[in-house]
Amino acid sequence: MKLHQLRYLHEVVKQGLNITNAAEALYTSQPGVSKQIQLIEEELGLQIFKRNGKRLTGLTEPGQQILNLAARVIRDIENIKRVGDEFSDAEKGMFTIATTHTQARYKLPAAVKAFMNQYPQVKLNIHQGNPMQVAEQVVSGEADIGIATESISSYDELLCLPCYHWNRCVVVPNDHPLVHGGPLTLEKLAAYPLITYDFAFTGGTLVSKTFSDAGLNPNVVLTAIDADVIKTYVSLGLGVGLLANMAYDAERDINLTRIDVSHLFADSTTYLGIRKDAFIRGYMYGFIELIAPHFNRQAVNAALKTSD
Amino acid sequence: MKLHQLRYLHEVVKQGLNITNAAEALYTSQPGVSKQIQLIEEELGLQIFKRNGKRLTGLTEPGQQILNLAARVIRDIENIKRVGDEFSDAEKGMFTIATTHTQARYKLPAAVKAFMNQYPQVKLNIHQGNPMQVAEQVVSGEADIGIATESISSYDELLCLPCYHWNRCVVVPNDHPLVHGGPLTLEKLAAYPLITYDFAFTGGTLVSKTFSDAGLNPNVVLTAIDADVIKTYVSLGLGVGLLANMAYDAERDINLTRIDVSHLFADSTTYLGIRKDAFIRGYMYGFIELIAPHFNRQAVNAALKTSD
DNA sequence: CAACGTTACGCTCTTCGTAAAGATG
DNA sequence: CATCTTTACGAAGAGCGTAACGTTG
Repeated sequence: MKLHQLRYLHEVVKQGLNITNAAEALYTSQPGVSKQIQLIEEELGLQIFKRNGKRLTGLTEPGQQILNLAARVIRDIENIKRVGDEFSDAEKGMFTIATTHTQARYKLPAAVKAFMNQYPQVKLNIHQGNPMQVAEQVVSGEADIGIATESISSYDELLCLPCYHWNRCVVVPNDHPLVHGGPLTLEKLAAYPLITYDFAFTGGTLVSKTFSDAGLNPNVVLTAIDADVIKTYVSLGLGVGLLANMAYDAERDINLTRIDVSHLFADSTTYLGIRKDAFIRGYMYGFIELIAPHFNRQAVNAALKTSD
Repeated sequence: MKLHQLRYLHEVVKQGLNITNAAEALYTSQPGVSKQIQLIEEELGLQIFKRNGKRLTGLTEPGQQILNLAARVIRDIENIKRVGDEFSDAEKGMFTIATTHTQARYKLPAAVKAFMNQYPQVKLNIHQGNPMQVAEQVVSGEADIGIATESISSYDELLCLPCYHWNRCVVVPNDHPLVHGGPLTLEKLAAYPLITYDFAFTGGTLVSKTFSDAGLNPNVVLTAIDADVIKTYVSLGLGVGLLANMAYDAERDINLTRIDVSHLFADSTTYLGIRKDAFIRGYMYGFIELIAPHFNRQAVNAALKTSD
């Protein structure tokens, strides 16, 4: 069995069972990929892929298990290379953060700036996505760490460290009736068309639960993953915006009025997620400490230790 | 990076940093091993081994970490092969149990016999050792499961399933004063020379703790890992035997008298240990259920699930 | 017939084993 | 000087790419 074969398998699945695309992604020829897959199936004495004639149509049951193991092997090989990089030049490397728009735009910039000063030789990548995508990028190893709220803690490949608490605010145009409408309640809020994050009402998230516990069914007219998009549509008078407190910028958003709603919703916690079995480079510890000062290197390692 | 290289590294370390022996164990030439080690060190850009001139004298810090990862990769490759075996012929394979003498000799035979009837095509191996060796064989993958008492539960790579409870007895020659000396106490026991398991007094085991809690310092004159050895020396009048209840065979040991001491020591639990990340073949589930009927396949999987 | 997977074949690069030389204690 | 590691070199083998062929929808 060769490492190459496992990589090929992995890529074929990643490319939706398309050998041609996988070969392209791997910068190699497609007959080569085809051949190696046949070879490993022959060596293991079973079919990994379900086939309809020559087309791949799915994974067999053992194939699925083999793929999970192959993925771990590939990650470990990656980890070995990182150990090499870390010790040959600790200050140099790549670092990919997966996060949501709100974090990337309003919470991370300070940490990112400090990080880039501290580690000028590290190439930093920020991947943006909804919380589920963030979690999956970290699980798959596409991103080194993920920063998002709540939902990432359900993956048990990930170690989740609480970073900070936050709550929400409502933003409305300055001439909106809510501006002078007295203390805000859930009932009042539910009476207006709402514009908020597109994942706020998927699954049992805190916002949707708060409304439904109060027997309310808010009228969400528009959703986006992007706080700036939400604010734009609020400015146009299309509805009332409900977003993270940190996403309101008093200087920039002068055409909008912010109304705190901490009393209506429980605090949320933003978590930092990292694969339990990943090799953590020195600068990654550095970044973690920048955004969550209570997690220094020792604290992270301790959390990793107890999570097994 | 090649799988072969990781295997070479692993074997060199296993052979005590001796390339020559490693090459022999791998059925290949020693220059080949030497070369591949150089190549991987070059690829990673660091030294894995500390060297004194040409001799290997130890692992560097990154080398140690690389070796841990390499070991996991090797185990995962092994797991992949097992998935193949399981699905191509579920009834056929190898199965290695690491256990202590007492378990192997007095507790497992019934399960082993039933297992061999049920899976005649499985090659069964029993490795014997003290509890620590048992645990380490399972951790390293040399054995598939380990069966021993207490001490194996401290390795966090292992999932430990409680199998059964047991207690101890004292055995003495038939004409020994303790036979008609009324109810046995710790004090009386401590007054005689003791012969028992050689790990019973290492670390904080239950037996040593029981004595020390009572302020007693028993006189252990001889220890062995083998219950039969203990009984032999007891027969010779060299001391009083303290061993597992199950190790006394009423029919065979007619020259010895058994005195129950369940009232002096708390029950011990025998655990079955298995690597959390191992692929478990169908017949392994079968064996587990034979020695611990409360752990059927689902129960084992459930325990694995919650242990992450 | 367009997209995709497999077979065939020649080329290149890698790996392996033998033989010999260089270090170490 | 016995043991161990590295260097050198020729032979065997594995993987890759191009081209051609067979299938699927």
